[in-house]
Amino acid sequence: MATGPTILHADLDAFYASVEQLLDPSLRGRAIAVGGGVVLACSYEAKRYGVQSGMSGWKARQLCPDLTFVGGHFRDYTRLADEVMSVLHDVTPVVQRISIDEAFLDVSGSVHLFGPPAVIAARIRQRVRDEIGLPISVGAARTKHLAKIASQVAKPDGLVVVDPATELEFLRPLPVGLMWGVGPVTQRKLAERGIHTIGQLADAPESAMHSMLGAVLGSKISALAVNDDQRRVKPHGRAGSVGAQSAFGRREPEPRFVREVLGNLADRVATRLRAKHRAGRTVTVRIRFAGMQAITRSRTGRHPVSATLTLTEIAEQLVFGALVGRADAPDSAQISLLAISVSNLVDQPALQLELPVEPATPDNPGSAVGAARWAIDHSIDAVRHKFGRSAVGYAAVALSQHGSVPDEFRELAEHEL
DNA sequence: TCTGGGGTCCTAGGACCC
DNA sequence: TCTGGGGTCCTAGGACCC
Repeated sequence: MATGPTILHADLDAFYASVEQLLDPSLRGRAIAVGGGVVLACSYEAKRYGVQSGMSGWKARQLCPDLTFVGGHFRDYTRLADEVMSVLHDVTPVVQRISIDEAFLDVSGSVHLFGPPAVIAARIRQRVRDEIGLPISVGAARTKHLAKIASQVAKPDGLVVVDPATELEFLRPLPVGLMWGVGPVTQRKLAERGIHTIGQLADAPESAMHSMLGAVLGSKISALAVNDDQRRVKPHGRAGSVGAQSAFGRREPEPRFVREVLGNLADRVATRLRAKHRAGRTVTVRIRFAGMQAITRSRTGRHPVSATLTLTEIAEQLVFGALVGRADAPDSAQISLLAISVSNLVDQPALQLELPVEPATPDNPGSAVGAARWAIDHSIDAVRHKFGRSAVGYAAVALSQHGSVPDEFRELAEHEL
């Protein structure tokens, strides 16, 4: 059965920066970056100088002396992105949002109403431009992977439709880095073998690629082939893990400081879990040292965790255990980041409290200690709901905000639980 | 005198079970 | 004296995405 390019990938251009330029006309046409210590996003005018998101502010200024840094209007990002998504939903209910500013659409059921995919895509772009004021690029193809590549090629502010008959011609000259899953490391390895384009990659002997890069790349190549799974647009998905991290420059890992940071992270993670009646059996911590090397330690318990104090305790045990284990390592004198993540998530209705009381263990919500903590946490959650996050909390947590990033920005990146 | 914060997925080895 | 094979879960590390 022949299928047309009915999968669309819609991707707002330089989203945060475009919003800033929309809100403040004096910024339009100028090289701007959102952020400070690190570039969270930048305008196309800044990209022309080589500025990229994730880059340190220091390096960005070196590349582009005229760069203007602006503080983010994070609430507006959420509001405007949601408005864009509602435009997409006007076209089809089959929308898979994959981040704040991009989504896949399956318009195969909409062509009889709105016309061919190219027309639908053009209409989306026009509406987002007229009604919201933002540039958006759209790619249309037979699969999600191809549609995403097409939208990247379309940027900025463009539309690219990949005709099923000319897919290979379209792909061959493109840089391998446009493929989903080919990042800087893989790109560098391929470049060492003289492979820069998708065509060159397709022509390379698979055995050589396999010995060099493992099986990963083979699956990425085959992902370009058309199959049903590549086409399926899944309207929604739940997150499989919840985490929080904090970078704080270089610090000695003094117990007092480490406890304070972990308490704060555990508070954020556990609060989000409880808000969605979720809990997780696996707790993972990550420690990054001054030299950027990082290690992880995890523990999977019998009972799902969502109590702030329990999560804090487990995280402390994992972190201090790892630090003791590396006390001799020359590179572990200073740490630069701590993270906590909870996975193996399960639903945890309040019903669970009514389980028979088992011997008291902190991580068991059916135990006396677990129930007490659950009750305290829910009291705190309720007070915060009414008076705000800073109204109440555990002592070590309420004190400090090490993160250089506002909570509003953190919330932007959170996935649906 | 730099390197944020939220996630996903994959691999490899070991423990353990049948 | 020899020691299969498959499956699942867990841990650690790493690449990648936005």
